[in-house]
Amino acid sequence: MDPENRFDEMLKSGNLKSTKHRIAILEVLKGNKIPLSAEDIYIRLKQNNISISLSTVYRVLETLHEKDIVSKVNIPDSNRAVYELHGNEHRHHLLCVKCRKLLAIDGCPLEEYEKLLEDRFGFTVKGHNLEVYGYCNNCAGY
Amino acid sequence: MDPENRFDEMLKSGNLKSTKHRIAILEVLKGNKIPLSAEDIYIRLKQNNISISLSTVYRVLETLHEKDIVSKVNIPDSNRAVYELHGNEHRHHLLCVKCRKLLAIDGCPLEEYEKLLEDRFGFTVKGHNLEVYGYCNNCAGY
DNA sequence: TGTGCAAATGCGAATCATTCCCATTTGGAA
DNA sequence: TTCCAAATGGGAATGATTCGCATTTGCACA
Ligand SMILES: [Zn+2]
Ligand SMILES: [Zn+2]
Ligand SMILES: [Zn+2]
Ligand SMILES: [Zn+2]
Repeated sequence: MDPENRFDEMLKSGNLKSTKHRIAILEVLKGNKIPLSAEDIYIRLKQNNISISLSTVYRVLETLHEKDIVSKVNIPDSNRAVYELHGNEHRHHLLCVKCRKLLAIDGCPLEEYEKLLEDRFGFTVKGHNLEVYGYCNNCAGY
Repeated sequence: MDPENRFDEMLKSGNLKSTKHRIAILEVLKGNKIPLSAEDIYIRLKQNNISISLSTVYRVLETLHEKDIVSKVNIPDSNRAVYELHGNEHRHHLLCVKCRKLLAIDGCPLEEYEKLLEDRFGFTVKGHNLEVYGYCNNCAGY
């Protein structure tokens, strides 16, 4: 199946209309290993001669995030969010506070912990945000 | 030792001048189990007839955070931060997405995990942000 | 294959937490 | 007490994100 059909299906499964903008945004995300900000995506689309409004980029990302098609990553000590297409894989990132590079970590260390919290606090856990920061191996010596 | 002297020491240990605003902010934080936003603190100070500028509240909180005297908690799906006096204790919180209540969790599940990341990625971990969200026991049935 | 309407989009204005600027005040070392 | 770097006040600026509303478009159904 070609990518566009896969995107159509993803959208349909979320009761979302399949529009060229949504497809285009999904394509940009698919072409990047690194999570992108709304503005990053906006710029890339412009470079591909796709006319779109920045508001629409935000709206689409928000919608896709709600439908759990795209994940939203909050960057520590910043008020920016970045987004990535998750292949059903919940994951986290390492942020280098010096060069600001993001490194994806596969897997999640918190599954057991969430169960523990539910038992201990009678809390129904829906999810969590986790970002780890420090120095990458290039920046380790400061 | 009375609280004010303790605060003086905390500030001195961070090479910070001991000012009435800093002390007042530390006192507000000390009087609250729940983390407070800059504006929360600002309002409480006003109620206590303490004249202060909101900018100063932000600056003081930022400074105390840098010196590791106060911890900064990012609220999921919001661009607000809240702050708390940590008694040397690194901790996390459960956020109820319905009533927006925050519940403190003692301890941290990530110590081992950070070591693992250092080994696996050659990354020097400095810290992490973790917030867990879901429904508290009052809101569990939606 | 055309119609209708809810959903999606464009675009500029608005929001809102936070930061910045710069003139004034203040803590505390000497 | 003097003096200066550090801290503060207050208002403007910032910057990411959201909102309002007019216009367009996908797509279910006839
Ligand atoms: Zn780096
Ligand atoms: Zn996780
Ligand atoms: Zn609740
Ligand atoms: Zn922790």
